Amino acid sequence: MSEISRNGTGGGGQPGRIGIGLELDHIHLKILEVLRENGRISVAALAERVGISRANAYTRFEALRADGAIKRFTAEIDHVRAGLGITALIFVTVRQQMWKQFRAELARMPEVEYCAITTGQHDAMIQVRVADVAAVHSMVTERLAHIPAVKATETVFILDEVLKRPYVLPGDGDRPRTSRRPAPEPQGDVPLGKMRFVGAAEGRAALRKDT
Amino acid sequence: MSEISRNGTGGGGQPGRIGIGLELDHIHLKILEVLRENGRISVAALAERVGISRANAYTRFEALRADGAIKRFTAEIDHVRAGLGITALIFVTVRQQMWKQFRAELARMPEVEYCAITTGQHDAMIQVRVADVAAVHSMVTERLAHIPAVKATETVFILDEVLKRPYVLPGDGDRPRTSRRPAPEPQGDVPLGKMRFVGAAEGRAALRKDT
DNA sequence: GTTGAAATTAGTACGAA
DNA sequence: TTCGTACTAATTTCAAC
Repeated sequence: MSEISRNGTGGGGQPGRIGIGLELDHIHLKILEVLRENGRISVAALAERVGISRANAYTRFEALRADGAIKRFTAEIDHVRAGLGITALIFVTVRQQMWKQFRAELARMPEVEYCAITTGQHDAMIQVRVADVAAVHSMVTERLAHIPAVKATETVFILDEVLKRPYVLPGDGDRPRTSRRPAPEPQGDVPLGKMRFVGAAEGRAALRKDT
Repeated sequence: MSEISRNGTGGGGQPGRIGIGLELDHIHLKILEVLRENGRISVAALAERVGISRANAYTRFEALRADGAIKRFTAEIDHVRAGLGITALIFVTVRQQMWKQFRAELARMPEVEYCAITTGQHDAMIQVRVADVAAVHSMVTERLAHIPAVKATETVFILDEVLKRPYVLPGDGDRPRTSRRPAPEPQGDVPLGKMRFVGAAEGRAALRKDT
């Protein structure tokens, strides 16, 4: 249920094109903008805020849902109030060709909220929410360490979540998110040496799908 | 609007206690469980699925909202369909006592979906969604590098998002998420040496609040 | 793509268990 | 507290424009 679609993040992003489904115009984006702020708004109220008719709003709403642009509606819950006050990130190095097993084990860990495969020093990052720090420790040493696919882990704790946007959309803040090549100031006062881009570690190119 | 409440993640988690507001019983949790899967469900249908009366469902629903256990309702959007096919993590080292500035600058970057302050080698992790890899580059070198508070960055790309749960709740999978100390098998076949826990780097204890 | 009216459903209030 | 019912208000659907 929580297994989400492969999003092709590693492939080449085609700037202008919007997936393969319906073309999203600026009204579609505005609908998404309203909906990510208030997922329970009525379609009638949505229509008014977007500036279109009710019927049109229903049509577009359904289209966005059917197309998959809207994946689901969800409630954001306060983890602390829910009793899960500790959040940690665990960076995992996965043994080659054991990704399938790793994924399978992940699905069996309810405390994992998010898992992404990354380039860089580690292979995956998982975010867990638990009640106390001891639970993080037991999770890493008792659960993760028992997975043969896991070669090594590195755990850091989240001290504060500064920002969390429901979902980032293109055009937020009017600024086009494509690379505006202009680059007005070539690179005067920027200590570029301090900026590291970390590519895939070993030969992890073909690993995006399970092996 | 996206500035979320300090969640005290770094403090000591008190296992049994549920915040300071209302006590959440198992019915409250069940409501949250349904709501995080379908944020647009009607309260009538919610009542039925949870097994309580409509009136009761309305009362509890409002209580959860008022208490803050439910922070908001939102739509999950497919970033690829929305034209933001690239996701990256940027690990940032922040100059001491410039957190306030760093936070302020973050709020002005719409491509940032998430930012957390962490222990470990870096001070913060931010997740960005953009249209193409060039946008990541320009974001890091042109925007982040210009912030005096930013000492250094390290960028990795997300190749695939394996798992994304709307929100983790206690009791998911019946397993108590508190540390069950029993530890049946002391530590036989586990290569504990491979498991690293990374604490705060310098004297970053008091940095959870802006300085 | 829009408007308006009918049918359905949601939200509220209140008394009883 | 929780439930059940009746009442009111709103939303969704469907038709014609």
